Amino acid sequence: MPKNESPSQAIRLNEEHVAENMTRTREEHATELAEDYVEAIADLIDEHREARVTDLARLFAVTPATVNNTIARLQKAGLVTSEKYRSIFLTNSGRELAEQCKARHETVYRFLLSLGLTHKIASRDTEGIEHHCSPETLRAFKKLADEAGSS
Amino acid sequence: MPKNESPSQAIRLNEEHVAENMTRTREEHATELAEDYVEAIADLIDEHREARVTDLARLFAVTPATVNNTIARLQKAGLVTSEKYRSIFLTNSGRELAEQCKARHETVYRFLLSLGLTHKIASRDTEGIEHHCSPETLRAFKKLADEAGSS
DNA sequence: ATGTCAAGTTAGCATGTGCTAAAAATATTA
DNA sequence: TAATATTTTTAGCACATGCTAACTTGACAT
Repeated sequence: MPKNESPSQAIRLNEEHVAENMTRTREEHATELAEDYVEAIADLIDEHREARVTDLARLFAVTPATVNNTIARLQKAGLVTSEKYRSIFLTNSGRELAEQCKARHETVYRFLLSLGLTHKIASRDTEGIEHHCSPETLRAFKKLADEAGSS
Repeated sequence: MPKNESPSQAIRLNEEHVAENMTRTREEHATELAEDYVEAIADLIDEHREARVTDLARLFAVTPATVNNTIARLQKAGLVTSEKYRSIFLTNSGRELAEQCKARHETVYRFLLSLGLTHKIASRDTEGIEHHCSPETLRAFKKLADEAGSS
């Protein structure tokens, strides 16, 4: 094992940004679930005027207890309102977030379709990818998807 | 609020696969960190013959205590070997995983570059996206990146 | 050889995200 | 209305991922 040269130097050369990228990824994780929830709640409200614990539990394949738990956090974050035994609604802030997420989801999905992927694969991968696209990447995706769509 | 029509029906129509996609995303999360670790360990070993707790801590911007904690899990998962006060090495299984991850990372990165994104943006978004690409999507990315590269 | 400093470990804690089982509230139906 | 079924909530648990503070070990320089 080399003793005289500091490993940190060599690392910095190639991976200067790894640390901050990791930090960002961690932060994104914390908001992913919130984004999925507000998006789902917005969809449910569109379709049924209300979003219930059971609906969300089914949608996310978790137990109602888990939904409750998460909703409590979202409420603390100011994204939803919820009263005991009542259905869940979005705050203005939550509605705004939901709209952004919906647009972003749409862009990623259309982009993946434009690469020739099936609906199923595109839909699946969108779910994972959408939370990690910078505005720049989204713009590139949108451009490509639009071009493919109009041809 | 509508009482007679079951929400679950309407949901199923549009979002049949949401639940399983969510489940998959959750599962992917559980393996993301493991993948990042084995990849980083492989890189460190390539460069310095060994991977130390401190190196990983710096790379991931976490404390050495956290690295220790994580390494214990990776060891239980059979991906690394580690003895007290010694540096960390990969098992065969870990090495294999690292190679797959490296290849996947490379593909996503080259693909994003081929869209005209800067090194910085591409590198950043790769970190988030790479863990969520199906083999099909990766194949599409690779094809596009290769085409762009050879033109 | 020993004293100092860096590296690694451990214990104890917090938060997010999941679960089950049991209790409470609400809705449905007889 | 009363019985039953469904929905929601609560309490208590587990695990992953992070932290700090205190301790131990190892490496190096004098």
